[in-house]
Amino acid sequence: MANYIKLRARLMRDDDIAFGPGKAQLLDAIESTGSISAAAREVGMSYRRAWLLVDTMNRCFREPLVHSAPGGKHGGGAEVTEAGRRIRQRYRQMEQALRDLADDFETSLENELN
Amino acid sequence: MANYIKLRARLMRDDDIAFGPGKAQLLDAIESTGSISAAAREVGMSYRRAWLLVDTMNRCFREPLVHSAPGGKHGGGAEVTEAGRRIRQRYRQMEQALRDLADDFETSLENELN
DNA sequence: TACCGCTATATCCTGCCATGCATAACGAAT
DNA sequence: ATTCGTTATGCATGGCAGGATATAGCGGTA
Repeated sequence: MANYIKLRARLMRDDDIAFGPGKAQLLDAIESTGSISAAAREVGMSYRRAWLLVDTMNRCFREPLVHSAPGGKHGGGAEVTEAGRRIRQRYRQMEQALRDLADDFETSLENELN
Repeated sequence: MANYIKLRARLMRDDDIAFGPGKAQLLDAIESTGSISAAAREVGMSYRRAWLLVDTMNRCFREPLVHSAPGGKHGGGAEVTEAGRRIRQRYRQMEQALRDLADDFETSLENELN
């Protein structure tokens, strides 16, 4: 596909991103791996970055989206909370609406583009 | 406003942004000032950046969105073409739809946010 | 008790991108 | 001919976001 609409929806709170595409993806990876560091490896970002994203998320919302505990391979780790799943679901729904909008816009411009 | 949804819609073509919020704003400024450099000053970006944006726009679409000619205060300058106004209008329309979507999403999360 | 892999955090490093500066040519007016 | 404010383009510098690295403490397992 040579040309397409790229949409990104970010939930801003003051100056930091409360939720966005990267955080949604990270949430998925945390859910499937059970740890922040493994999720970071899976997604291909540094642990530092992943931890910062989680921290920002948790600070921006009333309830944390990720619950984490120190400790080794068995015992510690991180999990997505109920609030996390709820918010992610809402985000996914709006993402879908966004894609529909994008398709409309794209077809309305298809004869103008190179 | 402490928390709000920030949406940006970019029309991508390969790896560069054919159209987006910055380019829409720049187009307005070019229309009102009649030159790229004056528009850059008005918007608060460097001339180089403004010129690059215009160049990208013009390369991505069939017809140029901005027509420019060298030469001094009287004679040279830049103007928004008919195609430019057409595309910008389409973009504005979709931006409005985007804002409506954002409002819905925001209210659906208002009790979760800090 | 030793080990492993995780959370959490501070500090340092580096690569990239935008900005700013420099330059050349142009076109109209005076 | 001179001046002014453009377009158009290249180059170098600097700032900063993010990655890499180091360290400390934790919680299970074997």
